[in-house]
Amino acid sequence: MSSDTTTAQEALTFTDLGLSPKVLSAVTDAGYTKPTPIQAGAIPHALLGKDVLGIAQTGTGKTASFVLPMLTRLEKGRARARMPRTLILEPTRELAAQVEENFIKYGKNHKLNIALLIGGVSFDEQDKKLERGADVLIATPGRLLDHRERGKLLLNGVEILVIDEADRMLDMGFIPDIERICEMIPFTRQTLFFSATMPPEITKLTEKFLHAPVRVEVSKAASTATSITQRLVKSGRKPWEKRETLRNLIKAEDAELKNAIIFCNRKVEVSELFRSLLKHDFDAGALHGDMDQRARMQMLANFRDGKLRYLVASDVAARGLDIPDVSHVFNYDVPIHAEDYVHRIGRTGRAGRAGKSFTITTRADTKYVDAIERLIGNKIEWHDGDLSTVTESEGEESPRRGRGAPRRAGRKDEDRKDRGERKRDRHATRDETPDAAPVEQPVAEVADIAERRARKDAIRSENERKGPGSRHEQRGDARPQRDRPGRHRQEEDDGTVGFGDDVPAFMRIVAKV
DNA sequence: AAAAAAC
Repeated sequence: MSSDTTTAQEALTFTDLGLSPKVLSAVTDAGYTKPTPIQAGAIPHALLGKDVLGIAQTGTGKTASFVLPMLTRLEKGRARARMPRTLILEPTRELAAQVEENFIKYGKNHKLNIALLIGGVSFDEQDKKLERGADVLIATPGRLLDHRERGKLLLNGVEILVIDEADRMLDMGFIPDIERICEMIPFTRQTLFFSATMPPEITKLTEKFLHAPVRVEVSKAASTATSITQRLVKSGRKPWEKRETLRNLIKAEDAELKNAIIFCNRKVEVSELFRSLLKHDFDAGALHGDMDQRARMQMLANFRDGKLRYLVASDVAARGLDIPDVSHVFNYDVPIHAEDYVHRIGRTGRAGRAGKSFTITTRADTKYVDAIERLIGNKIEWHDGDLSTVTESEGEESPRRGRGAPRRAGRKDEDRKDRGERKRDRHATRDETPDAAPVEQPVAEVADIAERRARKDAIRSENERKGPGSRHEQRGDARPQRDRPGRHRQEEDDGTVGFGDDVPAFMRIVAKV
């Protein structure tokens, strides 16, 4: 009986949804014939001008579920100067850029003006596009409001408003901005609203800003795609030990490893690990929010194009980014919030492909690992090979310590748990680390110039922030305290979390009831 | 113990 729905959905093709011929032809050219559940559920309503509340994780085909009907509806009418016809809000710059790419791909038969309003780049070009009249405006909230305050932007011509990744916006403290923006747009508009989870703050927002929305919900499963092999890897807790563990792990996986994202919890760690990997001749790039925007884009593009094999990243890359075919995810740090784990490893094992994830774990991480296992409802197996002891027992790459020379040389392994270890941790400053490479460090052989430049950019932009009074410190304290109630509540929620960007196999079978 | 976003 429930299989009715399944077969009905699976039989559905894009031609059944009411999209225009121009859009359909672009979809066909892109190689798609069958809509995903969220697309099948949302597109017909969106085409009728109804408000849609889409509850769907990244990776369910969500973006196309608003891009395609919007393109169809935009075929009538024209944009006027400084008065965009549609507006899409995204939480991060990369996601905004990704949505723009979707509009370009599916809008190739349309002559639409698309403007991307994100921070970190100059206003000039954005201003020009607004002046020319934008059919589609894709923005992060901060830069959008900035443009508006400068009087370059009128929002009262917006016919369709899309709010994407609403729960993440909540998490990032964007909700007040979102409310302000919603209030600037005429209530006659159509609103398409997407969120992976529905915490109370988000429900309140939808009650306030949506009119009789059609609710389309894709899946409630709080699980990780089964095509991902997950392993925990023991490591010493000192940075140089973790780096060594990671290198050994990468080498051990070499045969199967096509490319990998390596997640760190903090931006400084991203920088350090990135430089360390370059020093060890790994073909690596870096991505985090304090890098300048050009370097961010370039790194991502190079990784996507296969010019970089490794991407060291903060959680800016954990959700939503569409990087097809990542074979490995390494968690250099165990994520502090369990749901981030699911997002991170969801970068691999997509579209039914096999993927592997390894999480480097130290003694201090146990409770976070426990929380992750509770969330995914599974124990994660330990990796077979014992990579963690190599360094400690052989001591070959241990840092030279100034005083107290080779404290542990000749000592028995059983000593490992003694107090000396803890004390040593505190002394392990960055200077001691053997491979925190200086910035001028010659870069490993690089295939092409673009890549070389991206790396330089990244190093430079990292470097600009180095030294005393670095931006990390300044920002941390200077920023106004933002309440983010979403975080705490979400943990004890139903635990609904996201997957990769392609639809995992088990989600193609429509979630019902 | 973090990260993300406007200048």
